[in-house]
Amino acid sequence: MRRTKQAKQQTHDRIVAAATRRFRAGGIAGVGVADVMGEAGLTHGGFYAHFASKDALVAEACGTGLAQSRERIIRKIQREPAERRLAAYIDLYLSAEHRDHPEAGCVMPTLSGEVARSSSEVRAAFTQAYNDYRDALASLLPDADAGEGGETFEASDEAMVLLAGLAGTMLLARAVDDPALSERMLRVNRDYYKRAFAGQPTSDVQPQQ
Amino acid sequence: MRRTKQAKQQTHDRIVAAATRRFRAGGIAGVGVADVMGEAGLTHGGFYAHFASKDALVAEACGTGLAQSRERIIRKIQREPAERRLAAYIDLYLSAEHRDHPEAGCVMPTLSGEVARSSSEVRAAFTQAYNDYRDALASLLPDADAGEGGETFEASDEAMVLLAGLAGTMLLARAVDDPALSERMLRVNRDYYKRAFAGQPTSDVQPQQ
DNA sequence: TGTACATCAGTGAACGCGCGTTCACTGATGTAC
DNA sequence: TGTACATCAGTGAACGCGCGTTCACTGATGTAC
Repeated sequence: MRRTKQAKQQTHDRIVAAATRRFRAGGIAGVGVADVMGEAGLTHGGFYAHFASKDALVAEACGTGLAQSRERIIRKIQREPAERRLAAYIDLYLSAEHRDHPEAGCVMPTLSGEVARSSSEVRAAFTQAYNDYRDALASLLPDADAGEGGETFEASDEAMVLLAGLAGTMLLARAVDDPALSERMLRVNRDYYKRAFAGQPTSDVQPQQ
Repeated sequence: MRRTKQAKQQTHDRIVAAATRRFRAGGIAGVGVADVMGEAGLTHGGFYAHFASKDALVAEACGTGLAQSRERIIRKIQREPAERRLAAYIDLYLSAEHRDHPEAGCVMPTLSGEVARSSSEVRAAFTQAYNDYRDALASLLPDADAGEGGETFEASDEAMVLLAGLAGTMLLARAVDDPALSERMLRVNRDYYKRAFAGQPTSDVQPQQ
């Protein structure tokens, strides 16, 4: 069943897309090659026509998965006026919807722990995608172009703090067993980060849900 | 080789201690029962005299592991004068030493991702330990007893934000492959959280290493 | 206090099972003439 | 444009291997008399 070059590339992309979904849902160690191939509508034997090893798939899935997380959430907030985009981003990231659908959400809270224990290929792909994500987020920050007097790193630094806070919040909101506690974590952190980074003076409005 | 009750309890505790270390180093899915028993100086067959399943061990290891993380770091900062304790805590948590020794460090950045996918026993044990950790941290905050006018949750809320930020920072600092980037993440976040939570006005001193 | 027997913590071999990977095979597609 | 052959994406069975768990066995300890 030989396929055209273009068809092979499509299959390759389908496998990677299936992998990012399955890995985010079940973890890297918890999801097998056969799982991923099944999700892509294939049998496991054909896997090695596309990847040298599971590790090679993990590297690609972490890199492109995080890049897609970034593109999707940035696209969603483009409808908002510029001054509301950062607040909209924080609301989306720290939503119950995001918490309850890790398979469609950001890669950082779901896979970073396992990435830290992975091969240098995986970590390099993740690092590249992290840098791109941080830079994209920095461009949303109010003081993105306030760099003068050697303070050119300001927006990038703030994006670093914000990203770690968002990923850590989601990590813990998913880990705890108490729904009320999880909701409270999302709400409190949402209010905090909007106040501290999005120039929103007070938390006067309760978000929907 | 029957043992006295007290000896059995000591063995039980040794297995749990070995498990928290090994799980933090290699992840829950990546570390087997035989690994843990070997680290405890035993053979794997005896495991089921102490635990009903690997999952029961994971639950105990997550709960007591996080409790020990809390006790250890709180103990370390007791030497400091009260007004410097929170800054000392943040410096310890976001240190290169902590990043490079996950097996001896906080459970949250290493295991939360897998806890979110674990059984309700595991998640319940983690949740309990999280609440205790957050309350202990809240007592270090400057406005711990500023609760008036219905704002009794203030310190607890701030502890929630801080914990998520610290855990998220460590998670990402360990995942990235670039040492300079990892150092920068630790430094930037350390400065930020000390400024925002420990009442430290500016980052005039570079921390050692 | 001594003796006889029951208990059970720990050992080490064995069990199914699912994993990552390999391989002989297939048939549709690419290439040479 | 047709034909003949080489290529190779995908299939499905099979491979070692390590996993969680079970089990017959051991010998030191607890208990009954």
